[in-house]
Amino acid sequence: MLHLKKNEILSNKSVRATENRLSVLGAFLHYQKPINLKTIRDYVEGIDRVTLFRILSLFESKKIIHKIVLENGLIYFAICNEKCSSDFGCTHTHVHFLCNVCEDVSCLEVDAFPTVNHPGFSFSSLSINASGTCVNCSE
Amino acid sequence: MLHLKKNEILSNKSVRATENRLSVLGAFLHYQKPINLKTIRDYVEGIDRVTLFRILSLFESKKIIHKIVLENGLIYFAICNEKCSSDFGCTHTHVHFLCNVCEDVSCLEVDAFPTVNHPGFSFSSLSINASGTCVNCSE
DNA sequence: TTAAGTGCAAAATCTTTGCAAATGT
DNA sequence: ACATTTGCAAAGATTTTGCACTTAA
Repeated sequence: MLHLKKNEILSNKSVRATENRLSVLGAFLHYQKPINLKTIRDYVEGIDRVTLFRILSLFESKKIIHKIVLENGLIYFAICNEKCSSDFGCTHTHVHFLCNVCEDVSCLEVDAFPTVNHPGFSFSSLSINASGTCVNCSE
Repeated sequence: MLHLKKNEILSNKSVRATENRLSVLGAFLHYQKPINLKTIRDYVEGIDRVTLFRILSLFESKKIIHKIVLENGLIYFAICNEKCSSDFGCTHTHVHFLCNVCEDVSCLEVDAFPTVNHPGFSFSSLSINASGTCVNCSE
């Protein structure tokens, strides 16, 4: 049951389950892809701006969700999976892709995540953003 | 002579040379690396906020500079080089790197720029941001 | 001269802070 | 009961818009 699942997600991260938090979490479970603030607000409808900011920032700090900054500066949020706790953070294993046609954002899992080396530099995070045409819009 | 060079850069892009524009361009030539709005404002000193926004947005549209959005959402600007006009835009051939120690941002040219493929998706831009410790701060 | 560029004032956004009232455990 | 969470008001910060004045070609 979905309601139970949401409660579990929160309690696993020691976050108290309130109506608002369950509702915000619901947006992520519903869309199953990165969503922006507007999408969340439209989905939850009725939650105060400030409260929403606070919930998102809490979720982020608890690693329930992670923030995605696209090439163009737009901000999206996505729910974390098991891999998000790895050394390189939530961007370690997937590419964030913005479709220029339908404007959907998706996480592409890639088999061989590219590595970059540069003499003298040590990397602690690496994130790859791309844009183009997604599978639904290319014909 | 530097002043001549600046004028050339603008005229090559059909941008009228004004004192303000030359001054903003001067910031980029002076630093020779990605800089943020504050750095530019401190360098030019005295230019109206709004005018600066307009100049940056003009430079961007004329491909004199390009905007860099870091993983954390902070925005930097860098002067374009010849490669910036390639198909994949200004991010095609280098990685934007933020040093967590000195907070400098640099463009790393990498021999083999990673490629990413995903069935059904076609890529028109790809940008890679990284952070860690730069060559000056690693001992 | 006259089209483009600039500065100022003010609007529009977006995000944060403080605090009293409401809610979850 | 009591700490936590929430909503409201308002402060801050950032970016954009409109318009009259100034400047470059």
